[in-house]
Amino acid sequence: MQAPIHNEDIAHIFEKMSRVLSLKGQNLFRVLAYENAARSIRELDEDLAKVAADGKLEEISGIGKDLAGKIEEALRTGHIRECERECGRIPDSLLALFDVRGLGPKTIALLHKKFRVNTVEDLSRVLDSGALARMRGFGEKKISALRESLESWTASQERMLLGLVLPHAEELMGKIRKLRLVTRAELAGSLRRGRETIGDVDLLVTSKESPRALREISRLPEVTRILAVGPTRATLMMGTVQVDVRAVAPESFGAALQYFTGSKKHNTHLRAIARQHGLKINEYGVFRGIRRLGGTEEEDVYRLVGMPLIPPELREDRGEIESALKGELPKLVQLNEIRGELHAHSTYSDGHSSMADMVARAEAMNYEYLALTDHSPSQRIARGLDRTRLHKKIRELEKLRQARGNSGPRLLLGAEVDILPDGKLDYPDGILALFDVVIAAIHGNFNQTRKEMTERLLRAIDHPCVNIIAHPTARLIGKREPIEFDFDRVVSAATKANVALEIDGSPWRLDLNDILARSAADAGALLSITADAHSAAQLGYLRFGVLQARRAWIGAASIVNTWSWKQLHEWLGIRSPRKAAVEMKAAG
DNA sequence: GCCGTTTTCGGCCCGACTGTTTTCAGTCG
Repeated sequence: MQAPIHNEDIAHIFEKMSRVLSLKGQNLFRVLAYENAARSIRELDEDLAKVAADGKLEEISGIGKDLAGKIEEALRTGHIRECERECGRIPDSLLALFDVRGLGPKTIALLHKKFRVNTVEDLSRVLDSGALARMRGFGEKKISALRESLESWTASQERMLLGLVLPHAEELMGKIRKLRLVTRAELAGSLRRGRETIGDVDLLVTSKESPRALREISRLPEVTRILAVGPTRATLMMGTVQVDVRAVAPESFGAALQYFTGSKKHNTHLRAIARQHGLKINEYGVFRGIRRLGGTEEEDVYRLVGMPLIPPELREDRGEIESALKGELPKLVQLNEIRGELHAHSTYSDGHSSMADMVARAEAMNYEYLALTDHSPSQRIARGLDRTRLHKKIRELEKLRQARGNSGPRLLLGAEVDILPDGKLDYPDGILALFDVVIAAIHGNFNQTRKEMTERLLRAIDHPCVNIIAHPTARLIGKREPIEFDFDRVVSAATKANVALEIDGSPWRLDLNDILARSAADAGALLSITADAHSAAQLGYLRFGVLQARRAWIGAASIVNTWSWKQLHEWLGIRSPRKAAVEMKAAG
């Protein structure tokens, strides 16, 4: 039996096909058609197998009769004969060269033909040999540029994490806004939409003297390398991050911001709506015929097609345009609605800041409450707390409480307790009942079966002391795949048990992700947005969780740490009958 | 190869930028 073929497999074949055709110098539009199809498939929410079964392949944009046939062939046989014939023995490692900046089809074809370059290593060898310098069209600059992009290709093989790039991008923005020549500046692109990973930083500015402004921007100390600077555009490097700066006319700023914020799918859909109204939207403005109707502000673009401004986090064409047209956009949670942190570590386990420092920062953030949730004993690597050290922590927390009196955030004794492979918790009930907040989490035995994993989570949710399931899928972006379990069952059990699911704001986790968080919230689940902070500074990670929640269409009501202390206290069931029963039983 | 209130042919992703060029080729977004 042939292994099941998934959307990504087919997208990969089409992408490969597009690159091979371009290497062979084929018609650009045919090349583009394959590239488009690959992107469309990657953005698809449904399984191609299901779409095909429903006979709706050709409804996917960019898929026509021919490609629909090829998809069906792939689903049936696991292969696409024509693509395999066309791609022949061209290795994937050669096609990977397309991702090196400065290399396109012509150069790659030439390198392959003249120097037998098949891999990145081959390219490096040819660059070092000096043989390229003798080729027509290859000067000194081009060769050293290639060498540099080969370096940064290696460095930035992975997309970069939002949480690691956003602060730097904002700092750069701050500097740009202070330049006298610059009148307006905004972040655009996937960074503005709050996507969990980003490919590059898009930045938009206006200035009376754009060419000069762009030159000044490229001389800022944050800029580590200049790739290109022209009168309307600059391509810069900030460390390993590429920054694209575009200067636009003031009257086009809103339209350009809308255009460059994307997503592509959202914009395509929006433009289709505009066409129905006899309007045309592009990056310069909104037009009826040649008459310009607006575009100075982003609101103009949306208003002219009959809808309110759609928050950037929603712009993924996941129903936001329909909602906006009906005037039913959700009211999204905002950072300033967060009243406290429920997942933070101290030096008692694997945190880098003392409890006192954590509290001080939480106070500076105006939090009403802070839970210090160090690890349980089986997390040896994270110095999980055994009974003795736990009691020491409890005594210190009590001292902190007394020293602070009523000032600053309320301090909650918490624990991030391991969910053991069989679903039991990593502390006995007698200890669990001591905590104000228990967050339960999976930290190991990731490759259990889907059934085992589901049971494991259900059993943890069933425990009367558990308040929150931390980072439910346990994924690490780009490093570890999410664990597999019956999500709907777990959500429904958590909802019934009044247990919240976490949106962990740590840049490496962002777990639940936007899609799962939305589906959980739709099912009525409670959520908790946390920083999973391992230092005082990391309490700031919470904002990335908020971005993720906004991408999940979630408002403050279902997020427990937007609640007042009174409401939260009630929910936590501190000294509740349920918990008292556990205490009594444990006492014997 | 896709697409169509411009519908079965003939458009479509073209303008900006760099580098190596004597007037343009290749890449990028």
